[in-house]
Amino acid sequence: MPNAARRSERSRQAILESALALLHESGYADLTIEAIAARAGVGKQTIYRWWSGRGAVVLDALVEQAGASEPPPLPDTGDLEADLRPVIRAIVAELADPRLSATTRALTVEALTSETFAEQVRDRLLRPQLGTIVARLRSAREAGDLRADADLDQAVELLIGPMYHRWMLRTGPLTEAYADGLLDLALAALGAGQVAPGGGTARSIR
Amino acid sequence: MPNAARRSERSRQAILESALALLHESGYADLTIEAIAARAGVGKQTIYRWWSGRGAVVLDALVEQAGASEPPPLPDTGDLEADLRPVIRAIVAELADPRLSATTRALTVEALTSETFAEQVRDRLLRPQLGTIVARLRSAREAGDLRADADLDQAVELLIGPMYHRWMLRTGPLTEAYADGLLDLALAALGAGQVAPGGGTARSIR
DNA sequence: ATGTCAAGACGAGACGTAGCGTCTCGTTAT
DNA sequence: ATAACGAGACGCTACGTCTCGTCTTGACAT
Repeated sequence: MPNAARRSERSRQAILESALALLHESGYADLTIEAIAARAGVGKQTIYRWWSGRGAVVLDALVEQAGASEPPPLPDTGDLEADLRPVIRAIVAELADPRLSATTRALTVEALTSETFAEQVRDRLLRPQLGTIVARLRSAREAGDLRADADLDQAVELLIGPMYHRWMLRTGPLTEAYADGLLDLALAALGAGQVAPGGGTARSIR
Repeated sequence: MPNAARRSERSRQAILESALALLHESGYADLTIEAIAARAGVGKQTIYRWWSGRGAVVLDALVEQAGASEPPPLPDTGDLEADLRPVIRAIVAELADPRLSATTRALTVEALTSETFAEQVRDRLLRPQLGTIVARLRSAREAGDLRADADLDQAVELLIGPMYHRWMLRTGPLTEAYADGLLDLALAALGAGQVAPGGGTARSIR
């Protein structure tokens, strides 16, 4: 049980920076603890003392990077689809770029390997990142643009689940047009843009 | 380049069976080429001669297993949601069970690691398995239960993407209720959007 | 405030282990 | 005959633990 008060801040930062640099340069397969230690000018033990493995290092690095700049809330122009479109496009564009999505690839592999790691990714990275979308959806729901009983977490999942699936299994192109189409579909599911003449939303099929 | 005509069928089957058995017993992390070879009573070279790695072995094993019994087409009662519900429930149930989803976990990790492997999984396993759903959706589209311009591949992705995402990152429970709710949402997105004058069931989001 | 000092984190790297992928061996099957 | 086969040796890489001196830090004494 190491003493956190005596921890070397210099080493900590060097390790996190080296991990991200190596990940972008060589990919997750070549990201080893020994390579991180060598690049950071640090003993292996210093890494093992504070982290459980390479996945934990990468996660910490990304959390720190994200936490440095608090993400601004999405604009609320009253047009939900227009407000979300650039965000969805940006996520799709990031996934389409192998270099940019290297970190996501790494975290996903690790999440599939360890249950507790998946929970860490979810709580420390995914939830904060998607928080701005959830907030915008909430305001839309209050404005009556979404069904009153819409589950916001499930709504976000409906939006990003398909694109992650397409990214992982390469079931189709990750283009701007795809992003727009997916957003359109997801909002249709959530009852957005429905002008109900008589009162209730018109969304019944059978 | 080995001569496929002289290949040992006995060894081939022993390898595929051992791989699946070990995967279910110990998980993907402990699934090594050496363990497969030992269990199958086979030399390591016999595996490397015919497969590129453990991922390829698992994929072949699953393709063979799936190909043994051609999946029957889904029933077409005219009620799309009722016809799809048991399928979606079954997929969710499989993901909820760590033992049953061990193979999916393995394939996903491998797909994230290799582009060509992802394409193999998509073409040889995923597409055939989801084919029955696509067929049922096609018939629904022709019957006017779906938007005439609905993209069927994207429709399937909208259905299974969110549950894979939930499974990987543990963003929520994988229950029957979740399966039903997701199906409801996805069909709302794809629906013709017409008001059922008499007795259409209201779609709840959850 | 400033000096002293033990505790412990540090960089470096040796160590044993596991599994990789390649390479021989005889042996066996075609 | 020939080539795949079972078996396993081989060198390699990275793992995670450990043992060195060295350096830093916080606590205490002056």
